[in-house]
Amino acid sequence: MKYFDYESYIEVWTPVEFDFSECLKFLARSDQEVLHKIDDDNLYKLLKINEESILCKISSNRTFIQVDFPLGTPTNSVRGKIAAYICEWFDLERDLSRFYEMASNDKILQPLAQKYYGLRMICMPDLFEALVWAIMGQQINLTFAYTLKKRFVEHYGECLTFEGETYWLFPSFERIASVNVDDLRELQFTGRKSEYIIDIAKRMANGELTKEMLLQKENIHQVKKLLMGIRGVGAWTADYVMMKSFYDPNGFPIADVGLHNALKTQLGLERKPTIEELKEIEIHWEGWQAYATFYLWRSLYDDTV
DNA sequence: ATCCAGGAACTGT
DNA sequence: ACAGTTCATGGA
Repeated sequence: MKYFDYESYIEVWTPVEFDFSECLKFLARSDQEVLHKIDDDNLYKLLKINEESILCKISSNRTFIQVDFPLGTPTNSVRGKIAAYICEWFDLERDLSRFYEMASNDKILQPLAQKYYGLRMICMPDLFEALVWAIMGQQINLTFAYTLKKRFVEHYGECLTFEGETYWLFPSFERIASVNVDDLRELQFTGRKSEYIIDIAKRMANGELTKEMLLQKENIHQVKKLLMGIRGVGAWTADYVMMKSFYDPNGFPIADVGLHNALKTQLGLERKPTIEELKEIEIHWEGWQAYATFYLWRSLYDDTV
């Protein structure tokens, strides 16, 4: 990670294959999103670092992402952690040149790679957020998933108001560890999902499950295996979390409905592709399945963006 | 109304 | 290992 610290703001270096406005389009995919705000070319996000809430105003000038702090300058070490968060959030460490090289020879990906050039995986550094978001979204349409997330965040997250706008943090596992199934059911979570989420929060709160512990695994397959050992985490959720929180380029939620719909459109099919067909297609994407999936997901929002 | 949605656990074979 | 069933609720 390369960044420059000017105290009152920081600049995080961005690779050539990066287009901030493309990333903003993805971030703007739902008007119900509560974890960030976008106005013009600026992105606002509240972060909690070392027990301190920091409002970040994020913009870009091609070479750098600039982060300003409208509420005041955080300490030196906090600024470093914010730079690290930005780097993970936009997956800035990854060298996309090989992805684009592969995509240029792929019938499905070529047009998408061209259209969304510079779009990077929008990640979720917070493991709890990634797990909960994935579980919330299981087997419901995305609109309703955002409704659930908004209720969840606004009930259990911390917030901060600045110039009439309220900014929210995703609820901590410590907080969720103490809620009851009935509390979440009132927000219209199913009983099952409520149990999964609360159970994960408890396991994270007592130190039984941490991102650090999973990162220490030598083999990334072990991470997926351990994730799937968690109640409520099947193959789809595990792959989603591998993509978004463990930055696994091979993460591929092969049974994902959105992926199927995107491929149906891109291939001009009358029906959705079968799992067998997906296994054939995946071979051509070896090493970049996560990015292929992400770009296909992006294509689903073309009508609305 | 009816189908389905960025699934997973459970049950029976 | 594999297939069918149940869970649950809103969106379109």
